[in-house]
Amino acid sequence: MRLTTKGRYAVTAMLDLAINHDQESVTLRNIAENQKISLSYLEQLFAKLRKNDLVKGMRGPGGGYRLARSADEISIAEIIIAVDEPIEFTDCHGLENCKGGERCLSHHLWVQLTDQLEGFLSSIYLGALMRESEEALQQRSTSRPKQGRKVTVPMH
Amino acid sequence: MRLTTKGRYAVTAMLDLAINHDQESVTLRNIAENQKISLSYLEQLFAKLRKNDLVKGMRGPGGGYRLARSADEISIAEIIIAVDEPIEFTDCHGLENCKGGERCLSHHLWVQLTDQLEGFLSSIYLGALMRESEEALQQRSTSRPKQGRKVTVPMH
DNA sequence: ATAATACCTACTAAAATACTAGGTATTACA
DNA sequence: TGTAATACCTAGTATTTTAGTAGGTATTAT
Repeated sequence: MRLTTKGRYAVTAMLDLAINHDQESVTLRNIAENQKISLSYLEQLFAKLRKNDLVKGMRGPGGGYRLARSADEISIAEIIIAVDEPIEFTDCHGLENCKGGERCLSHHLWVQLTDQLEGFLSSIYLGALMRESEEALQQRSTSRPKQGRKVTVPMH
Repeated sequence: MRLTTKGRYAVTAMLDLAINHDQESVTLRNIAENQKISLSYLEQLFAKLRKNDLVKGMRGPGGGYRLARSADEISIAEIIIAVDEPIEFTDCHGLENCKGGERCLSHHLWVQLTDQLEGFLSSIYLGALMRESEEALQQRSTSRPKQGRKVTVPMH
């Protein structure tokens, strides 16, 4: 059982946008360099984030991406679901038709597990994660001068 | 994000063993038929369960498998870890060397998530699952006569 | 006009998962 | 003592998913 890099990439990229929300916008090229992943792959992830109304893209020079909403209104679950498809541990998707119309026995376990996981991820918002990150940076160098786009978000 | 069938198969098969613990042993052929998966694939899963001391195999006619311990001493986490490899959402496995020795920022989130998930799965024991299943069966036909190996565990 | 960006589509590579095939080893029992 | 039923083992193949590449078009600030 594991989370794919897709989910990690997406959360980290969103965190990057959140941290740099003072910028007009952040280019994918920037994020791609920070995270050391291919621009094209990032674009594909952002296509999904865009379709799910999590980010807004602006074309042309000076363009880039911004969060579509406040970081405090975007949960981690939303991000992961957007790029990684539903958080689910069952196959019958609540239909309970696992075996010839009958509802299967261990079914309940997987439903519970799904709820647990989704509950956790839904309870954490990008804003909280952002502040946590900023605090961590503060602690490393307390009096770092604020200067343009300098904060980078390391990989995963 | 999803759990592979491997984990589901394994838990369901173990549940089958638990429910039929009054039998001397249960053959993989039986389980394979109940769950409609290939015998050979099941054997591979059971090789892992055996190596992790979760089941005990007995060869020869009348042979089969039994739980290696009481169902109340086997957690779901153990089963899933045995067949499905570690429950983990990070790549650096706690080493915190994600980026050139530095510990990455969203790292903490994935660690938390892993803990959450593992905590949940570790808190549920096969015994509880078994009793839950038996109650469900009771409710469907209260006075079903006890007769040899009849209880089947439907797929996932 | 040009260059920087988003945005789009199709393809390929690599890895993991699910499954198949074809054995050998052990043991109850006729 | 032979046979059949079982576990146990190993090496594959097929399928699916993930990750990444390539090569475009559309839009817009300057």
